[in-house]
Amino acid sequence: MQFGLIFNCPKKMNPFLEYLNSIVPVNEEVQMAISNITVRRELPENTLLFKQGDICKEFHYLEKGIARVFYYKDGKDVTAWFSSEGQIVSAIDSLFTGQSSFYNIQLAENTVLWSLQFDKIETVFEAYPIVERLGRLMITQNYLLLDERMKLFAFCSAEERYEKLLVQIPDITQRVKLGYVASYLGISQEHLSRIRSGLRK
Amino acid sequence: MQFGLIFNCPKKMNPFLEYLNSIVPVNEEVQMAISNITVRRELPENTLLFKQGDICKEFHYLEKGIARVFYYKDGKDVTAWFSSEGQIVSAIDSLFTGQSSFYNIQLAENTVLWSLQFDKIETVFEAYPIVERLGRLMITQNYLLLDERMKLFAFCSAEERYEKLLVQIPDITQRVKLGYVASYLGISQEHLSRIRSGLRK
DNA sequence: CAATTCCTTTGATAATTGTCAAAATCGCTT
DNA sequence: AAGCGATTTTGACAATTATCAAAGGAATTG
Repeated sequence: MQFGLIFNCPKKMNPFLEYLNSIVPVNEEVQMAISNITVRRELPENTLLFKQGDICKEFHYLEKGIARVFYYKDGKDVTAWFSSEGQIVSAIDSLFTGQSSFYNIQLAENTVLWSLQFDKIETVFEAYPIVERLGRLMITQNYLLLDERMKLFAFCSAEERYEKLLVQIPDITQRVKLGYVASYLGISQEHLSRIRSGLRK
Repeated sequence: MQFGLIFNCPKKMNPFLEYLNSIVPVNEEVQMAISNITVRRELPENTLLFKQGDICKEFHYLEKGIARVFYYKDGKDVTAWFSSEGQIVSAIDSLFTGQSSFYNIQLAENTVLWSLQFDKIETVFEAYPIVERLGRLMITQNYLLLDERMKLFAFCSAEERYEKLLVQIPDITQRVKLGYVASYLGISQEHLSRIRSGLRK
């Protein structure tokens, strides 16, 4: 019967739920429970999404745009991480510990994101063990990303690091200021500029 | 009744189970399930616990001793991580992905460790969701450790990194060769030697 | 479209750190 | 305690990268 079929069609998932499903498929009941603690937001360029010293209670899935995690070292702005479309961003140091964070998060473009209220997730963990697994796998993924970055810092030259970043986010230098990229790579803006001019030849 | 009391006494936990319990308390049934996939081993100094290119199927809790995770960069031995008593060590990049690992693991002292066979853990996850949580929290802890190391690399001088390492493992330079410590800090052995001689004055 | 501001590149110089070789020290073994 | 090998320190020099200042470009605004 037509209507029945239509009603049984799974609802179109939003990009955040699709992301979660790509890690661990979860049924509609679980999706609903997660949706209930998630908010979609459209925010303009340069929004300071999170501020150093605050306690972070959510993480964000980026549907569109680019976010920059940074911190101030001797008054200078130092980039710790870039996240772009299809990735997660949060002040993880605070989210996982409940302590105040070391990091700021800034949106470097007009951004669409889905914010999961992590402080409300405990009941979801209790009700649906699959979400516990989801959490475990998400952290695992992020651990491996950080491990990659650590390897790059420990074992590769500034130039190699820059080239690897270009593989991840090819248009990064069009999307954020060069100084932000330089501090992410752990070098001065002038040095990055020289690396770039070397690569052009 | 005497005997009843005695029989009800919880068995003395081994250090590995105590470590797990400190993260998430688990009952004896779960402890037993974990014990069934764990092996205690005493291994001599310089044992190569794991070899680059292999697929890692276990992680190890160190009851005694110190382990060094390292890799070869252009033929040179570079330390990626130290774990000592009370900590976990593994080739995490492989353990979590099933891909071959980038890292070697060497025991730098006579060591007592508990090896959990991670490839047998799936059934334990299925049977006891609490273990899934345990896994999530363990990875979270390790994520935060790696985040700390990353911060040190990105934001601190070689000297600051050395001082922070001394806080974590004060006797590290008595326990492993200085060159191993230097490569962990991302500097040459000569440079570390000069930092040390500077600190002595 | 000129003016202003912000961002990137270039140049000159200084500081940091690496490399190679040799000397000094440490820890065994005999 | 002397001798040996391994490890650490020191010295001289080279390479890398930072800093400061200025010039060149790009984008934005009146």
